Amino acid sequence: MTGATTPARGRKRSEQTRLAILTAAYELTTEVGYPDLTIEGIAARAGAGKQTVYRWWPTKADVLLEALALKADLKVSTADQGSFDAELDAFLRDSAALMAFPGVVPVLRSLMAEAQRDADFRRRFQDGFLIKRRAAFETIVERAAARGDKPAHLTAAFAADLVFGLIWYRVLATERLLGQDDITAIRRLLNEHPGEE
Amino acid sequence: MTGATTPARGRKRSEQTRLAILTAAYELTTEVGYPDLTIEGIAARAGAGKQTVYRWWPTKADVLLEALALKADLKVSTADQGSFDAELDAFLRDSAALMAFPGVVPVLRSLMAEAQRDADFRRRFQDGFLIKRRAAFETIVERAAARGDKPAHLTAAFAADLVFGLIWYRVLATERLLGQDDITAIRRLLNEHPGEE
Amino acid sequence: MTGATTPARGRKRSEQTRLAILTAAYELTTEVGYPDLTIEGIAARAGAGKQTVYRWWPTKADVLLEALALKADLKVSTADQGSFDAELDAFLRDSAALMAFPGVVPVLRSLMAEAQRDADFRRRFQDGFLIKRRAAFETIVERAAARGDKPAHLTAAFAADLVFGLIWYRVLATERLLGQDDITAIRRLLNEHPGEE
Amino acid sequence: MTGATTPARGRKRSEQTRLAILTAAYELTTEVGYPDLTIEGIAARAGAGKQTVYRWWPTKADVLLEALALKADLKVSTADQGSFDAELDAFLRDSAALMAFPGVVPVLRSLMAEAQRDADFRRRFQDGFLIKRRAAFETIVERAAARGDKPAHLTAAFAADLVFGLIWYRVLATERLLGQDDITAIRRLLNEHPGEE
DNA sequence: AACTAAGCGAGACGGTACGTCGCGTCTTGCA
DNA sequence: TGCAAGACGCGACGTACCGTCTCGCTTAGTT
Repeated sequence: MTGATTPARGRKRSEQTRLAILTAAYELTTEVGYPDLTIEGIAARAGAGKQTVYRWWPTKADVLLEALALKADLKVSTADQGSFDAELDAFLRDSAALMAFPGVVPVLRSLMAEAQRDADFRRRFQDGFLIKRRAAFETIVERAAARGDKPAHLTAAFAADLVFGLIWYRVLATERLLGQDDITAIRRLLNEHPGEE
Repeated sequence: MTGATTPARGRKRSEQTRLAILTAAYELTTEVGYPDLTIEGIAARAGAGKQTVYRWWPTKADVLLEALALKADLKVSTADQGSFDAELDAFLRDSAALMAFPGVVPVLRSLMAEAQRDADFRRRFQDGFLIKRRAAFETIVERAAARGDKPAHLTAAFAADLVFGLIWYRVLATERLLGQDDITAIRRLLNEHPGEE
Repeated sequence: MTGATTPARGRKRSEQTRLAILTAAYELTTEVGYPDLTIEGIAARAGAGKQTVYRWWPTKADVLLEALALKADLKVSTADQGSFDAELDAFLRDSAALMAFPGVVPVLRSLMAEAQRDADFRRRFQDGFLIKRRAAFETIVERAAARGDKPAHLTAAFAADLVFGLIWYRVLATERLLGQDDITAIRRLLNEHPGEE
Repeated sequence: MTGATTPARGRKRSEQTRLAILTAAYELTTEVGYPDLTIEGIAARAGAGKQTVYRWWPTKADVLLEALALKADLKVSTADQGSFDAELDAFLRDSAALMAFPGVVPVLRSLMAEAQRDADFRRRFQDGFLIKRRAAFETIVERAAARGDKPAHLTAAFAADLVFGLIWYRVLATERLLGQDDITAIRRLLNEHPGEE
C-alpha cells in the first residue's frame, strides 16, 4: 500500500499538459539556453498556465530534470558481461551515447549548475540522477570484486569518483567530450595489474 | 607599450572602492549565497554606486572571481621536489588547503555554475583560473616525464583530467571533500608500475 | 404557472448550502472587508464548492445583496400615520435603524461601490434595493400631496433625491451617520410653509 | 522653508513621464473602464515601467485622482457676487460644468467607489477632492450668513450635505445628472423665506 | 587659478520575470 | 441533476534586479 491518502477527489491531473510542459521546457532550453528559460516561457509555449507548472514542479530545473528522463534514454547497461573490462566498456559507451543525444549536454550542465545554487534541488538532482548512475557503476565494480576481477587498492567508491569525475570535468570545465581514446585510457587504468604482486 | 592611450586624464580609479566592492561581494556570497548576490546588494554594502561596479566588471561572477584572488591564496607549489610523487603530494595538499579557506568552496561552486550559464564568463573563468591551475599540474607531470619518473600510458592531459575531475566532482556532486586517503589513493594510482616496459 | 419547465429532475437545490453561502459572505465581509472577499473564500468558509456559488449568483456582490436581505430588516414603514411629518419621521427612523444593524453600513458602501463598476449589477442593485426604498418614500410624499399636506414646489422625485442624497452622501463621503438632529433638520426643511399660496 | 530634506541627490523625476502616466490613466479609464484599468496597462500605454508608477502613486485610484486635476478644470468660483443666490447659482453651474467634461463622471464614480473599498485612499480622496469643494461651498454660505442673506435654521454643514448629497446621489444611484431645473429647485429650497417670521 | 575630464554615490528610468492569487470553467465521483 | 473537490488556462498583482541614464560633487591633470 502506498499510504492511506484521500481517495483522489476532484479533477485529475492532465497527462497531456504534463507532457506539453516537459517538451516545451526541453525545447526552449536548446533554443534560448537555460538562463533565458523561464517558467512563464515554458507555460506559454506549452499552452498552460503558470500555476499549473508551479503546482507540480518547484523550480524550472526540476521540470528539466523530469524532461531529461522523457527525452533521453537514461538506461545504463549493467548486465553481466563476463568480465569487468567488458562491463566497464559498455558502461562508458552508454554514457557517451547519452551525451550524444541532442540537447543533453547543455541540460546536464544546467542541472549541475543549478545544483550548486539551490541546495534543495541539489538533493533532488543527486537522488534523481547522480546516485542512480553511480549505483549502476558501483554494481559493476562490486561484481568484479566478487569475481576476483578487480584491481587491488581500488574501492568501488573511489573508482566511481574517478570515472564520473572525468566525465563531468570534461563537460563542465572543457570543450572536449568523452571519446574512444578516453574510454580506452580509463579501461587500461582501472584494469592494470589487478594487484598481482 | 600596450597602446598609446591618452595619459590618464580625470579622476583616478579609487582603489579603496575596488577593495570595498570585492570584499562586499565575497562576504555577501558567504552570507546570502550566490543566487541572492546582486550587483545592487554589492554596491549598497560597499557604499558604492551601481555604475561603479558596472564600470569595472561585466558580471557579478567576475567580481567574485577577482575577489577570490584577493581573499584566498591561489598559489600552487610547482617547485622541483626531486620526485613526481613528492610534487604530486605537494600539489594535492595545496589544492586541499585552498578549499579549506573559509568561503572558498561555495565561491568555486558558484563560479563553475556560472561558467555553465554564461559562455563569455566561462572563457574568463577558464583563462583566469582553470587553465592556470592545470598548467601548474601539467608542469609537474612533464618534469616527471623528463625525469623518467612518469607511469607509462599516462599523458599529462589525461592525468590532469583525472585529478581535476576527481577534485571538482567531489565539490560539485558530493558533500565529500578531498581527504588524506584520497591523496594517497591518487598518488598510488598515478605512480603504479612506472614505465614497466 | 410561470413556464412549462420540466418538473425538476435530479437533485434539488440545497437550502442549507444557500444559507451557508449567504452567511459566509456576510461574515467574511465584516471580517476582511469587501475587496478581500472572494468567491473562493466564501465557498471555502461555507464548505461549498465554487461551482455552487457560480451556479446561483453571478457575482460576489449579488451574494452580498441577497445576504443583506437575510441579515438585516429591510422593511420600511409606509403606514398612514395621519400626517406627512409623522410618516417622514417614521421613515427616517427606519432608515437610521437599518444602518445601525451591525455590518450593514460597510455592506451598503460595498454594494454602491460595486454598482459603479459593474453596469449589470448596478441595475440589479437599483431594482433590488434602491428603487424599492425610493418607492416607499415616494408613497409617503404622494399621500401627503393627496392630503394637501405637502409643501409647494416639492415634487416627490426631488424630495426623494434630497433625502436619499443626504443619507447616502453621509455614508459614502463622510464618517458622520444620520442622527436625530439631521432628522429634525430634514423634517423642518420639507415641511416649511406648506403650500402658502 | 519646506523642510530640511536631503538636497536632492541622484537623477530627477521625469515630468514628461509623469504626464504620460496621468494621461494614459485618464484615457484608459474612458476606454476600458475603471475595473479593467490596470497599473500594467497604464505603464505600457505611457511607455513607462511599472515600478515608476508604483514609485509615485500607491494605487491606480491615486493616479486617476491626480489625472483628474490635470484633465478637468476643478476650479470653483467663490467670488463675491453680491447675493447668496447668485453665488449659489454660480457654484451649481460650475459643478454641472465639471461633470460635463468628457470622462469626468465615470472617473468621479470610480474614485468614490474606490473610497468605499480602500480606507487609505478614502482619506486621500476626501482631502484632495471632497473637502476642497465642500470648503468652497461653505465659504459661500458663511458669506451669506455674514450678509444676513442666509435662511434661518440652515447651517453651512447641513446645506453642504444637502447639495453635495443631491449631486452625488444623482451620479452614483441614478442616470439623471444635474440639470437646470434641479439648480432652480435647489436655489428655491435654500433661499425660501430666510427665517423672516 | 581656471578649465576639462573622468570617477564617484545616488537614484530614477524602461524593462522583465518572479511567485502568488483569484477568476471563471472544466472534469471527476459521490449523493 | 446537485454538489464538494480540485485541476485547468488566464492574467494582474506588487516586488526585485537588471543594466542604463542623468544628476551634482570630487579629484586630477592640462592650460
